[in-house]
Amino acid sequence: MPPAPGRPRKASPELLQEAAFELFQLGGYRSTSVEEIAKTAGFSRATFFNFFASKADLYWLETDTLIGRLRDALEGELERREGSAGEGAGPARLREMLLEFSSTFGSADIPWALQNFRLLEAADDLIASGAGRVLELNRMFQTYLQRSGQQPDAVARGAEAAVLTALLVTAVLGWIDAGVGRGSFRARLERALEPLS
Amino acid sequence: MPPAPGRPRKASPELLQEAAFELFQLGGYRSTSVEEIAKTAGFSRATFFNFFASKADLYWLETDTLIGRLRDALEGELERREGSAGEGAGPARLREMLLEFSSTFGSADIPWALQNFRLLEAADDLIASGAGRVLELNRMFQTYLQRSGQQPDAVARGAEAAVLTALLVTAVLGWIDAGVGRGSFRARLERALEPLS
DNA sequence: ACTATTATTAGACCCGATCTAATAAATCGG
DNA sequence: CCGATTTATTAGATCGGGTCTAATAATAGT
Repeated sequence: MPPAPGRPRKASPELLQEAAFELFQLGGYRSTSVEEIAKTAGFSRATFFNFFASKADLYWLETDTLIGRLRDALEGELERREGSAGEGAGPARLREMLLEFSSTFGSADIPWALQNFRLLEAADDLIASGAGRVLELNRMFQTYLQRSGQQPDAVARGAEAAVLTALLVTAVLGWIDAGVGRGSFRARLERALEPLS
Repeated sequence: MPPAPGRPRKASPELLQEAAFELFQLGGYRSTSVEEIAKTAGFSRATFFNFFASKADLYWLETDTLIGRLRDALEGELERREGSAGEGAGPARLREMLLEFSSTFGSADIPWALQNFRLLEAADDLIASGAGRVLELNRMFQTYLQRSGQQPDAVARGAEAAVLTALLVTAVLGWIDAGVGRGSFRARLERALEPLS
């Protein structure tokens, strides 16, 4: 890659996040202003918004990449299935994929945001943005079920996706809450999904 | 009630809400400011915040009373049960109570907020506050299950509550989306809860 | 009339978010 | 080495939601 023209970047999401998490731990999410974060990282408020659309987006940075990985896995599966039509997809396969994905998720991979979720005051914009992520998961599942072709009933699809989302989210939060000594996340999720099979 | 001392009220939640919904329908939730709402109703911005803690709270006014009624029903049941110890409560009874409650809920009772939910731009604070309501439902169900004594396993309780919440919310939204010609809400909810029994 | 009480209000403040225009730091072509 | 171009950073204005304080208005009781 030839060197790009224009002024080179000095700021980065990582630098801003580092400063932010430090400040969050001291004073909490709410009382840490974007101004403070930017200044601590050595930049201006305006630069912050060049990297993040909102204060909450910074908070969810790692969580979003995790969600992105899951999305890729699901979409990859669907495309792979395009060739060999109509194999066993549908709800059962979706749950199976979630379990596979959960194997790659260990205690060391918990996003800071989720790790410290309960400690933070439930700020409005955090609830909003967190809810947005949950809805995104729900949409992903619904899309998968729809595109996978099985289950023509849209209502049943919606219910299936909603239940799966709810169980996944409570499993994640419960698992994190369990602290050290929690077993593998896969085991936890298996137990949570038990009643569905 | 003897007449209370002090300056009598002229403003009311209803007056403010009336003005607000009119403006929402014209320009949408986002681009209607609290200032506009208050002035249209004939009051000042400051008065608005004497009645509502946030712009979103006005939006959910009727929905909140609905949730309140459900809470009362659940708590009433628990207290009634105090006397005759250990009858059949638990998950099955909770689902039954939801169905009973749903019988009292007809097309005419849909809160404006829910009726127009899909039409409104998904404003951040609306998502946040909506999510807050969903979490409240979840908490209510969890509390009921806990206090009802059955099911000693906290994890299973959490899962049960989450699934119930998810199914209830998707049932409500789906039912509203179905438009005129949707059957009774009770029928819809029965169908949604079917897989659980 | 005076006091206590409550409702309404103006106005300041903070913060998140959006936008525009200015400036800084680099590459590239001469 | 110089200017044009490109991109990053920034200052600063503006808006709206939310909080707060202090002032004023309208009632009841004495």
